[in-house]
Amino acid sequence: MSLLENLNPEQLAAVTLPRESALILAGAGSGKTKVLTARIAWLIQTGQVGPGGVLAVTFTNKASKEMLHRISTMLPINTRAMWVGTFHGLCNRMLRAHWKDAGLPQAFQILDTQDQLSAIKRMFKVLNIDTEKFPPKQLVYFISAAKEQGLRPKDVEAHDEYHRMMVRLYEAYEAQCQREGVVDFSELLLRSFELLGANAALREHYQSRFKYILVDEFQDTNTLQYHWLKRLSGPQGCIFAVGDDDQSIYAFRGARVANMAQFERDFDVQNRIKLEQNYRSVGNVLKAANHLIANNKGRLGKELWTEAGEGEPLRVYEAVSDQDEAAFIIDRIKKLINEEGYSRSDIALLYRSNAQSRVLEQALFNAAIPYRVYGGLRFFERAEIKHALAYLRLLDNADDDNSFSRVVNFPTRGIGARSIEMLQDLATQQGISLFRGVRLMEGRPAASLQKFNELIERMRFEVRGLGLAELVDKVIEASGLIEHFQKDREGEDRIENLKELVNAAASFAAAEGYYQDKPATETDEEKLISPLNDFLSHASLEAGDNAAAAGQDAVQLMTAHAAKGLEFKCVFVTGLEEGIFPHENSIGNSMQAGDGASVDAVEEERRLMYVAITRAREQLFISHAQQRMLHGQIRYHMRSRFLDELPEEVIKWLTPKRAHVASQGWNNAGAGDWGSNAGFSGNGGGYGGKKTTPRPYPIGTGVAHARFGSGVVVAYEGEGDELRVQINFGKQGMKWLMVSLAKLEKV
DNA sequence: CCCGTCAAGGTTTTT
DNA sequence: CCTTGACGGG
Repeated sequence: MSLLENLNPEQLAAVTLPRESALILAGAGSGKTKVLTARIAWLIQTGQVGPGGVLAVTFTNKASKEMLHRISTMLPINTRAMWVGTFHGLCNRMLRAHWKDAGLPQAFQILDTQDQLSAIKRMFKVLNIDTEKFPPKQLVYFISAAKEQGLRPKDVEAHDEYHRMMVRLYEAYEAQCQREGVVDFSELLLRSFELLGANAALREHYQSRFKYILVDEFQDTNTLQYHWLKRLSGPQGCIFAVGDDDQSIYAFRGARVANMAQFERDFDVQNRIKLEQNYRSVGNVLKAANHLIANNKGRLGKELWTEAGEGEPLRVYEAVSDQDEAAFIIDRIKKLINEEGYSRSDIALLYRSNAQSRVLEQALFNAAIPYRVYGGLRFFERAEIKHALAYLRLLDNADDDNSFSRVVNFPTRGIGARSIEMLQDLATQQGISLFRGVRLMEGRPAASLQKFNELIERMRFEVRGLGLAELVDKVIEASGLIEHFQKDREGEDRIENLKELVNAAASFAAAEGYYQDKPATETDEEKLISPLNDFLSHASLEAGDNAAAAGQDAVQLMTAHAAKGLEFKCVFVTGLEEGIFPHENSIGNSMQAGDGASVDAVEEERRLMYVAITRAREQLFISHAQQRMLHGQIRYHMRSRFLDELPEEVIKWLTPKRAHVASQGWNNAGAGDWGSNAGFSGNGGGYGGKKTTPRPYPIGTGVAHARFGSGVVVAYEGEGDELRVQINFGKQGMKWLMVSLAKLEKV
């Protein structure tokens, strides 16, 4: 059977498991997508289940598209009957099919994070909330956290005034969303979860329908997602969970690795299959990764191996500065391209946080090397696109006050804050939406508002019978957005993007009906509006590409987080410094996991480093800098503990490896090939020369402290007896010490 | 209503 | 350093 060819014994065992729940521990590069798709194809091909009996869930749209694509190359079936998608996409699909049972309007809209925040700001204005005392973002966080625990306002325990207030605001927010017919991301999940709980017939229908449920990146599931899976699969449920605890890097947003162990208990899992053979990286890369991750406690346990050769050793470079680090990278990139025949897109530069890309970009730009940065605004998040979508949403659901507020005076049509305030008061008092409120308005300001309403009504009329793309085009034109941006000197790109939105609508329509479970009883009116509604859901659930313009062959720049799931022949992991990677907020800190339990934050950083390392197929370069510009200040960092956790035998130091303290001043720092030509500027401050108290340890020097061990002097503040020194003690974190009290020794 | 200035603050991110 | 958000004048 061709399906099962090219599978190793463990992969084969996983793919052909009988109908029972199983946990597949799939290491980086071990062929996890292959196993997931082959399992689905095998189940269907052997007649154990029809396409309609399969549900597969992923975290990103990219992953689910990839899965669908691979399945369709393996099997000549209609993949549309399968439920393959993200948690949010599948919940949306379910809620669209059962909107009435879920207590939602048929044309409910989905709020993305931006929309949710503006909805809350709008609500705060109406309720006269002091945003100094209660920042809107904190409510967003509070609500998401509550929903992810499956808690409605009545279920949240509040023990102090602040939390009681948050609960009241959560309640008010829910009421507002319900009135406006909108749901936020977590609401999609919670609503779907509650629907399955409340409606036994529906629950049993889905439980018997989805004979096989498959979950990708199981280590990233949060509490609510786990319970949703449990409820959906039911007592006879069969869940095939694929994940890697060592690649769990999203605890900060609620992911709960402990779900893996809980899953084994709750589902009485008999089979834990480990996929440890790696098909991506050379031996030295895997040795480094294994050795590093072994420092974490409580792992499920796994060791990657390969049949490939050792490959090059990991090259490690200690830079004098961030500039120097960039210069080293540029030089190596040139070698890789010119002498070793790699193309630019084979090369990735990874860093811990986005701010680090600046120096690298500058250096690449100066060297005229094309590059592409991942991260930042995505297509459907752009302001002009959000505006256009707001008009479309108003056609679809006139009660969407968020959208109303966004475009009622954009482009400007003489509707000021005063008019909106009056309208808002009226609408609040009547308990109706802004759009409906306009009809009840009287007096002068009402005229321009009524004109706006008429515009929307006219659009709705003119758009009748049009295809989706024509509809979008028409609305953009009639909204006055194009005209508005034509007047704008920098509006050209925005007009381009609006045209692109029409294209997006066209290709969305071309991909044919998005949901196959639509009841076949649509009226003409519903038929008109339904593709639009589907498109709007799509726009909210899939924000689009977040990479800078896809030019030619380019070097890839991204955070270690963004690199998860990707692979490159040559990888540079940069900024391996205590305080950068691991990030300073993680050092000496534990963090809250999805269930409120405390987890070691440095361990998550270590897993992130593990992810970064395992992106490399052939060549891996690791670098750190003694000093770098951060928040407008030069900061001094010790070399990262993660560097010292890599096995000596796979490392080749390009600069002399130094004993414990990373920095001993820069006089001897540029000993390597690159130090001398580094674009290293400034002396790092501290020598201001005014009437300051003498500073016994120059910034950048190594010192030792009886309790904290060795560290690097970072900064000073105060004068005389009050003179304090800031020292980066690496694993002990950053400390401010009184020079007069702390017994420091130069190292 | 638009644009300027100033202060604040600054991990990681998908849906 | 550099971006984002909040105010006040033209």
